[in-house]
Amino acid sequence: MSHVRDLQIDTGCPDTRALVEHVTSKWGVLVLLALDHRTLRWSELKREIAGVSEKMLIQTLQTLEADRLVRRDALPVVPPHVEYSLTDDGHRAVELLAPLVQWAQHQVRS
Amino acid sequence: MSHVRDLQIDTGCPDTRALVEHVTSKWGVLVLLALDHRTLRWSELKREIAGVSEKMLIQTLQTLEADRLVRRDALPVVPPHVEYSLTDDGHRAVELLAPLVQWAQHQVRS
DNA sequence: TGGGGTACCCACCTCGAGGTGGGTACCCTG
DNA sequence: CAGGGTACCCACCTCGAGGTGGGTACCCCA
Repeated sequence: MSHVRDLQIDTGCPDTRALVEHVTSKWGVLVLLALDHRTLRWSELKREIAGVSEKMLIQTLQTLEADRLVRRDALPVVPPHVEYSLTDDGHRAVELLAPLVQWAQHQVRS
Repeated sequence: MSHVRDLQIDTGCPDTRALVEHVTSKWGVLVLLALDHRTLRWSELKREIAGVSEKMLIQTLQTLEADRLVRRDALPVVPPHVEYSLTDDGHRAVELLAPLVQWAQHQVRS
């Protein structure tokens, strides 16, 4: 029994909702898990995350960057070279997210 | 650094995705948090969770029941009296979900 | 007798998440 | 000099999540 209500959880707040949605979204989870492992370039992410469309990858990265969970480093060279990595907040998000995903994974297998 | 990849997390699995979506969905979170606190009747839930439509409340409860996170007890009386409560799996889900929501809440406030 | 409460079901509609396919500017390689 | 790689942007379209509003069968209370 966690009695979360006592901890003043209010998911009615739209901003909180949005952040939860970003990190638990289909591509958000995959991006966070991929980057938790190591820094990746855009094209590496695209290959790593099978099935993602370019639009959704960009969109996901942009929202996670706006949430300050993902860091974007664009090296001023040509051809373009852009590196994506997790911020400390991003790593923290994965720490909280991973147990939930693992639990869900275990649930469906039984 | 959690190195979740080493823990064989595969969010590509549609069933795992679905379960994660159910528990992190707008109304799913609110239902789980409300029921974590105590058993509630349908009409109590509707009042407790401000802004939820009847359709979404029913739909959310049905999917969470199918996921075996919520238990439905319909007393065979008239007028109908139906009680909803969390299963052990449901409480476990809240245990994992609550820290994520709390973290998100804290993030947006800073 | 009619108005309200209980716990739903069903048809319809909107609107935005997400996919598809094109274009861009620049470079290197064959 | 044509083709491929990099890291995107943009217009269009589909489809389903979620909302709205109706109906149901039964009861109690005024």
